[in-house]
Amino acid sequence: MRTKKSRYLTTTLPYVNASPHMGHALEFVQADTVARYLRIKGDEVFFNVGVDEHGQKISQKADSSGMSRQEYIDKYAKEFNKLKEALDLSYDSFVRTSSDKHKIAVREIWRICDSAGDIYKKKYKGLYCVGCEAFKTESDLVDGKCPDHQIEPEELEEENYFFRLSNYQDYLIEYLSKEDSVIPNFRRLEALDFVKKGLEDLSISREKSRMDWGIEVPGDDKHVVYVWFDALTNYISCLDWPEDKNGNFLKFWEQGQTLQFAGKDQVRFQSIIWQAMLKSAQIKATDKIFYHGFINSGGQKMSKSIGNVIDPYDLVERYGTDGTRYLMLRHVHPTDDSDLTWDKMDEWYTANLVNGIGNLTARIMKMAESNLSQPVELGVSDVFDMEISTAMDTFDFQSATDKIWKKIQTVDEKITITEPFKMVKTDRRGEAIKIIEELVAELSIIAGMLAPFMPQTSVLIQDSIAENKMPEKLFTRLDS
RNA sequence: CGCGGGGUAGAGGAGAGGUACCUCGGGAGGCUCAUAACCUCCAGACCCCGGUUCGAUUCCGGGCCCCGCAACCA
Repeated sequence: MRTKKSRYLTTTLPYVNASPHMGHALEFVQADTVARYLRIKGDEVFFNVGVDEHGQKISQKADSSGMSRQEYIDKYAKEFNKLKEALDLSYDSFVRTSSDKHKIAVREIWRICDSAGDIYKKKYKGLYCVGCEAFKTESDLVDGKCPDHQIEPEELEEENYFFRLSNYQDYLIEYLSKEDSVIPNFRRLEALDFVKKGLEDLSISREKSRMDWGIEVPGDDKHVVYVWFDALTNYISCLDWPEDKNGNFLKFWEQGQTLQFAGKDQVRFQSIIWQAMLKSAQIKATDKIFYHGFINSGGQKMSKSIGNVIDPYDLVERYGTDGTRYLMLRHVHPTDDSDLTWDKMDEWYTANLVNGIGNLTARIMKMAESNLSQPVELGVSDVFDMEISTAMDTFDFQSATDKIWKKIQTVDEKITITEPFKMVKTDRRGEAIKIIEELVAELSIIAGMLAPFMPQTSVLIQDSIAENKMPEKLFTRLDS
């Protein structure tokens, strides 16, 4: 018997200086699907999502936009939170790094790491790129300019606080040697390689005179906390750490199983820096971090100048909430880069949703509605067999959904072979009714399996079975 | 010699030491419960050169070509 476990899930904090894009949507949908799956399996789940609202880029954009900084971040926080409805996300917490509860957590983890002797002050001189909010080495530059932002960095000297990341090399090697710490495995090996090459201490503050949009460093009002200690700490501030260490924090972080979702470019931040911070603060490491790939379009990165950007809200408008979730889960590789174009997505939508599950539901429920005097009684059963369970445990959303569509095809075949629609008109009507009832039961299992992936569709199918009524079209045909 | 991923039917993708699979597209047939949907059958592919092996598309070495780390991203 499976015991009930507490499970913690979180996505990475998007930096809110632009509207949500496909990468955010992908990460949210993947995490949400796992969260829903675990809940169905009976675990107790805490699922966090949030936004990173500090830093120079945001303050600059806000200042030049005519809005106050608070208005600016409020606007974007709202926009990200709108994804909840658009993608039917089931998160339990939406952290904003500008919130009081978060600020308290940041200052507290700083104090703990400081008293552990891991924070010190040092003069730092270097070439600073405003766009990156980071110091650059000569080798980073192309023609003396930052390749990312096409601007010449300024030479700056400032005194910053540093975190002794170098103290944690041995610890991180041990942590990253655990098979489960990073999914997929090749990212774990990347991280391990990086750590073995040696770690430099990390600049973790900025002088307020130059960058004031952040959380003040404890005991030093001339500095604000730089992104690492600020943003990463959200993973525990959302659990009310440190104010209520014996509540959700104890239950979900210390005693629960923790799982983070992040993009492939986040390995150093999530699996290295954040884990060293946690160790310094004597908090349990993240049990597992899953890294997804990126989405390209037409063989190229999505880029405004190329004009191939696909906006998640446009997807939802065209394919619906569940259609969008379906495309992200079955047709995007969980960990490698994938390529999406409108043409391909149209194909997948029509073939698998309109002609697949949509049509199957219609044909079965039509027969049920016309021939059964009452709804089919269904027992409760665990619909996730070994194959799907294994796929879900390894974040293989494609295999899991393939398995479901295999089942859809099998049921379509069964209808063709057994021909209950024909048999009801003969003297074998009783036999036909039995077959129809079987078909409804199979449809119910399919609906159950779809629940984590396409929650609304799952409910619509179950409802139509409960009412013994053919539903409205689950997926309408595309116009063009 | 910086590191890494990859080249599979017309297109896009999976896979595996021995019958190569899926979606779309093409051809033929079936069915009428269903959203011009569904089912069956057919045609069509593993980049090149070596090696290991009874057997390689899969493993190893070399070559050619794409791509990522490293153009406003997760």
